[in-house]
Amino acid sequence: MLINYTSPFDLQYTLESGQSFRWIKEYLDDELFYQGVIGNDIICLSQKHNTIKLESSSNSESIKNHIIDYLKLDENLDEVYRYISKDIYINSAIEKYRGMKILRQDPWECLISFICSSNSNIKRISKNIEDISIEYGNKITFNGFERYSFPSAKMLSNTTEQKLRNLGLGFRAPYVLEAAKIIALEQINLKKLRSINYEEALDILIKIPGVGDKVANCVLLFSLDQTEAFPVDVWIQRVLKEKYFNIQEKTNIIKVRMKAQKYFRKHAGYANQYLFHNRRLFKL
DNA sequence: TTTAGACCTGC
DNA sequence: CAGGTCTAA
Repeated sequence: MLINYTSPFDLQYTLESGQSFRWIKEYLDDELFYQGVIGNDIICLSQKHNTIKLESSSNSESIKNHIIDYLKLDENLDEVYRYISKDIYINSAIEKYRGMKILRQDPWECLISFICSSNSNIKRISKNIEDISIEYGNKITFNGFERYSFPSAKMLSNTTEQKLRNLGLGFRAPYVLEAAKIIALEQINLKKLRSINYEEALDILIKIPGVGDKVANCVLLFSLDQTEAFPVDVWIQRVLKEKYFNIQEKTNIIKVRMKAQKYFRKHAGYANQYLFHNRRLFKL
């Protein structure tokens, strides 16, 4: 199945920008594609000549719409670029990584992923999420690939801290379990956070154990349509300190975040993603 | 209100 | 040390 788009889009930059953790890079006859799990389906994506090729375990029109939604192909990225093009540094990052998008992920999976991200690294986070899926999700097979769906909150809430520790989650295990219980009991409805304002949504998320300002902003940005969300991690702090603001060593990250949000405003999240990516790859 | 330290695990 | 959070002081 093919999907066309008009707004700038780069599959590789998007799927390798550290916002999602279940895509596996594959090659077939020297051609690059990505294999991942969305909902209960294995999805294979590749990009060529302004077209995205989609293959999946259940080949329906609804999967196509799901992918269009996930990749936000209807979003006008050029408009976002115009909005955040405020200085040469961000402009250079935009030029380099043109087409890198912010995804619209499932908020529940996104929440657990970023709870797992604290004091960790992409490789390990990916392993944690995959292991959780293998242990508690459903098996899916497609074209010789074998993957597992990400379990529901209800499913995950029935496990124990010890079992999660055995999976290698470390000190994040109790956070994941508590978060699962909160979501399973519907004490928080994550998708509802899409329709309320940013500060309100942030206040709600931050109450979940293991979720601080950084993790909450990641979930808001990568799954809850909160375009002004601005996750402040070590890399972003470095960029902002080097190129933007006079930040002291121990400036509260909430103050740092608010400075950046005041500067980039409505699409601060996109600015964050480009600055982060640029600075992180520069280090490698 | 602000600030060190601890916290699992693996490269 | 690694894309933080929690807790005690």
